[in-house]
Amino acid sequence: MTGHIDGLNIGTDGCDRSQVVSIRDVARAAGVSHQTVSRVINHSPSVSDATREAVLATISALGFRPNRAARALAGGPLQSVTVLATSTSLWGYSAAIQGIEEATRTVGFGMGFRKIEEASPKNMRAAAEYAVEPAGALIVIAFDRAGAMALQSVPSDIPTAAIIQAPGEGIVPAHPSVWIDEFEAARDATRHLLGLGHRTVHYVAIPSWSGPTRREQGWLTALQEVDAPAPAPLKAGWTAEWGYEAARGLVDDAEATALLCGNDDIALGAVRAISEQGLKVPDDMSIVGFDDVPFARFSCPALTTVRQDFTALGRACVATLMDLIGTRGPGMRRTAPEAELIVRETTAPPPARRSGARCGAGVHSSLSP
Amino acid sequence: MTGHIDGLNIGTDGCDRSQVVSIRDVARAAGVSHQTVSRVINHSPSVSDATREAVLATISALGFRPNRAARALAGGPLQSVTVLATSTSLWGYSAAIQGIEEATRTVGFGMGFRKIEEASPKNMRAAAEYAVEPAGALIVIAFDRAGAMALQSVPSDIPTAAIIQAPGEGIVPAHPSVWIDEFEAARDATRHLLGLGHRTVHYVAIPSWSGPTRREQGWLTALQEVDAPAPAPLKAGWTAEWGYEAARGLVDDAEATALLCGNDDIALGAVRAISEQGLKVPDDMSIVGFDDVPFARFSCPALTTVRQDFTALGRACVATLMDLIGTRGPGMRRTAPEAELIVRETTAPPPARRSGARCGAGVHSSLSP
DNA sequence: CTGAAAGCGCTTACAG
DNA sequence: CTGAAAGCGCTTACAG
Repeated sequence: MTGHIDGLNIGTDGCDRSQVVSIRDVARAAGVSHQTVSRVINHSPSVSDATREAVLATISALGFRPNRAARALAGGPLQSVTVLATSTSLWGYSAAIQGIEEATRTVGFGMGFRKIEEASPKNMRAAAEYAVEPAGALIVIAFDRAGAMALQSVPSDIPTAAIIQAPGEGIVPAHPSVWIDEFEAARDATRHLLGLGHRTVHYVAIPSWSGPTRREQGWLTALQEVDAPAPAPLKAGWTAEWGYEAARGLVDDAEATALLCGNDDIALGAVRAISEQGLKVPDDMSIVGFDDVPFARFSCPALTTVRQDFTALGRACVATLMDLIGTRGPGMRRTAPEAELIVRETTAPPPARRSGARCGAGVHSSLSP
Repeated sequence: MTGHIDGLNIGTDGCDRSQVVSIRDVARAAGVSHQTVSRVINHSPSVSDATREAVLATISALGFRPNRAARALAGGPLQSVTVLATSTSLWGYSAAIQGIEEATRTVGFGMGFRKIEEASPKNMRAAAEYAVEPAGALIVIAFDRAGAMALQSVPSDIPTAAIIQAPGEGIVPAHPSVWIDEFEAARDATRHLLGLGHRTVHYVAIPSWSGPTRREQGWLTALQEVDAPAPAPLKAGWTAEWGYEAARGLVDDAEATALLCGNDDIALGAVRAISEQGLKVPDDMSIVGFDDVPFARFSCPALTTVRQDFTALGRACVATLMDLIGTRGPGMRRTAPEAELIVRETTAPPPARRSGARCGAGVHSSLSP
C-alpha cells in the first residue's frame, strides 16, 4: 500500500501577506520610526539601550520576521549562498554540503542548493539566477568535471568560492578555492602497502580531467622511491560498480596483490569482487580506500582508508567566501584539513604465492539487482 | 600538507550592482515599457509574438537575469522552497533531498536547505525566516522526532508540506504529508524469514516517538499470523553502531537466528558484529535491512533488504506542496512509492543447531576508530 | 495588446 | 541618537 493525504489541512493558502507584520508595524507599536527598527535588527550601535530593548520586546511580541527579499533588494548585505554540485548523495558531496550549511548558518546566512545537470553556460546562468539574492554568493563543488566546468561558466559578477580537487603544481584556480592535498596521504598508503611486502600497488583512479590527481602523484611517487613497477592506473567512476569491475579484471593477475582505490565505494566494490572469486581480503589481496566513509569501519573486513574531513572542507570554503565578500564570521577557520591514513583490516602481507586460479568453492553468482 | 588560496582573483567584490541589467534596461533597449518585459518573462499571453521575440532577443543580448528578490517582494508567485531536516548525509534524507531538488528545479523553483539542530519554536521561527522568500514554502523531513517537532512548530502562515514516517491507523498529519507505508514490505520480509524455517524473527527498531512504526506492525503481524513468539523490539538509532551493538547482544541467544533491522546501516553493523564473533551470515544468522542503500548489493554477503524510493518520495512531496500553493507542475506525480523486498544473500535457513558459543578462531579485536 | 501608477518591505544616505 | 526621503527591481491592478 502506498499512502498520502490528498489535501488535508489546507486551511491556509500560504499567501496571508496582509497579516504578516512589517518593520512599520513594529515601529508603530514601539513608538519609533521604522528606521530605528531597521537599526535594531541590523545591530547598529547608534541606538540607545532603552529604545533597543523596547523595539526588541515589540519584535518578539508581534512575532516580526524580517523579510529577506526586501532586505536583499534594498541593498542589505549578502545573506545567503547557494551551492552548485553534481550530487547530494555521494559521501564527499553530502559531507561538504553539511559543512557549508553549518558554517553559513553560523554567520546568519541561508543556504540554497542546485544540482548541476550539465555545465553549459546557459545552465550556469540559470543557476546564478536561482542564487536566492541579487548577486547572491555561490559555492561550487568541483570535484568532478561537470563541477569544474560549472565553475568556469559562473557569471563573473557573482561572488564565488569553490571546493576543488587538489590542483597540480603551479596551477592557480580561477576562483578562491579550498582543497585537500592528498599527495602525502596517498604516498603513505602506498608505502604502507609496500612495507607489507607487496611488489607493487595497483591504483584505481577516480575521474580526472586535467592530468593526474595529487593522490595519483603520491601513489606514483611512493612506487618510484623504491623502484617498484608502476602499473597503468585503472580508470573508474565514483561508485562501487567501478571498483567491482576493476578488481574482477585484476583477479587473474598473479602480480596484483595490493590495490589502492580512489575512494571507499570503489574499494568496497573491489572487496566484493575479490570475495566473489573465492579469494580473501586481505589474505589474497590488500585493498585501501579513500575518504573514510562512515561505514568503512563496519565493513567486513574493516576498510583501511585515507580519511578526509569533507565537512571541515565545506566550512573552510565558507570562510574563504566570507573573506571574499568581506563578511567575516567569528572564529572562522579557513585552513583545509589534512588527509590521514587509517589502517584497519583490509591490508596484510601478500600471499606467499598467489594461485591466480579461481577457487571454485567460493564463487557466487554475479551481482543481484 | 594542507592547501588553500588566500585571496586570489578577488577582482570583483561581488557587489557590482550598478552593472547588472534590469527590466528597465531591457525595456529601453527593446523600445517597450518595462511592464511588457515583465509580461514576457512571466509568460503572459497578452503580448504579441513580434514584441515577445524582440524582448526575448534583447534579454539574451543584454544577459538579463530577473531579480528574484524583487519578484518575491512585488508579490510574484512563490519560487522557492526550503527544506528543513536533521541530516543531509543519512541515506533517506539525502535521497529525499535529491528528489525534492529535482522536482523543484523542474517547476522553476529554487531550493534552500536548513538543518534542524533543535526543534524549539524559536529555532523554527528562525528557520522560517531563512525561507528564502517572504512566506516562502517549507518542506520538512520528519523521519525523526526532531523533524516531527519542527513540523509542529512551523509558523502557520507558511505553506508547508512534509515527508513523514507512515502514521499509525487513524492518525491524521497536521500538514499535507507523504510517506511510504512499509507495513506490507515488513510483513513480507518477516514471512520470508519465517518461510526459511526460522522459529521467530528479532527486530531492531529505528527510533519512534508515537507508538510502533508501520514496519514494526508489519513485522509483528507476520509473527502473529503463525503464532511465532514475538521478542521485544530492540531500540536503536539510525547508524551502524546500533546494529553492531544489538547483534552483539543477540549472539549468545541460541534462539536468535533471524534479524530484521530498521535500516541498512543497522543491518550492516549487525553483519559486522556477527562476523567478528566468528559466526557467518547467513549460515548462523539471517539479516534483513531496510532502504536498499546503494552499497547494499555490494556488501559481503549482499544485503537482503526492503527497497524504498526516497527520491520518488521527495518528488511526491513537492507535488503535494505545489497542490497546496496552487502551482501545479507539468505531469507531477504525487503518489508515494511502494516498499519492496529485495532478496539477496544475507538470508538462509537457520543453522541445524546454533552452538551459541563463540568460535574463537574468527574473533577480531573490537572496532578500530 | 500595451503603457503610466503605485507599492511590496526594507536599506542606505541625509538631515537634525 | 533618531526621523523624513528616496529607491532597490519587480509585480500587480488600472487605464487605454
